Amino acid sequence: MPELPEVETIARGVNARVRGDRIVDAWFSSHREPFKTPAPAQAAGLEGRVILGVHRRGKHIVCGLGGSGDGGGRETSRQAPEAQWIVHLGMTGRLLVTTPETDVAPHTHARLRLESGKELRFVDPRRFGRLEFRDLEEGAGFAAPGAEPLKAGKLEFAELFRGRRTAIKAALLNQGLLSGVGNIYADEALFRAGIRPRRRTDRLTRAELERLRLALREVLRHAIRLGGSSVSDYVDAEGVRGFFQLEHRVYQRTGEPCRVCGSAIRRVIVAGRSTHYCPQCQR
DNA sequence: CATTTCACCTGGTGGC
DNA sequence: TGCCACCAGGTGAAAT
Repeated sequence: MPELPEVETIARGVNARVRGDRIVDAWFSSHREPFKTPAPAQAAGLEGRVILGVHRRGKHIVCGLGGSGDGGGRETSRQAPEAQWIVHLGMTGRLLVTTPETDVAPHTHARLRLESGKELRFVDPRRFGRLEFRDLEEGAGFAAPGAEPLKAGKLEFAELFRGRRTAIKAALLNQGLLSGVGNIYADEALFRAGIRPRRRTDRLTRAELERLRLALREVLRHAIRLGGSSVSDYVDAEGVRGFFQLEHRVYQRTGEPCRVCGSAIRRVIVAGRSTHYCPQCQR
């Protein structure tokens, strides 16, 4: 489900609800797939720790954790984390803050019981998501491989894409260049920049690249303001849907009229993914 | 190294 | 109602 705006929305919501809370018990399903760190090691690492804060890096949710001895309260967010719990939602992952009485959804893979009585749950039907525990006393903290799309300036952005021979859409989806852009926002940004998804990256002009950077920034910011896109079943930490799907210009609008020129939106496959564009507005 | 393809999963939808 | 093909917000391993 989740690209940068959805992950940002979830991270903010989870942060507001669990910051300062302590993990008293961690339960994991018996499926092996979602666990980058083996489930027993995750449980042992998490139990007793205080959640200092939750934030987004690329498409990852990073929970900063204090030592078992730390107290809760408002000072926690300023302490340096001693460990991290890293959540990647894959295609269908959800991170929900619930009460213990809330029905446990099918495909629930993790339940963290918190001192306040709340529960932090990870639900993921397709199991493409990943959960990882990092002890910062033993290793490095999480670092996204690519640049933040909302922070990259003109020169950095141009440098990232220089000399690439792939389709620009494939480059946008490459998390090693930019982290956080996925299928929806790649298509939407390319439409707003007037660039066809199959254009070779190294043949874009500087002006086109700068239009793309600004379009991407604008569409991501707008989507964050609207709580992300709920294409089928995406919900935030409270189970609330986003509204950016109402603003989509091309994504999943195959055959429908372009909102700018009226041409039928086309669907093609680029980089192995469904790709939507307007043949008139995008060159 | 850069680039492309495909496997990994479950569930929903639409055609017959 | 059933069966089947196809599609879905992502990524990393394998092949080219």
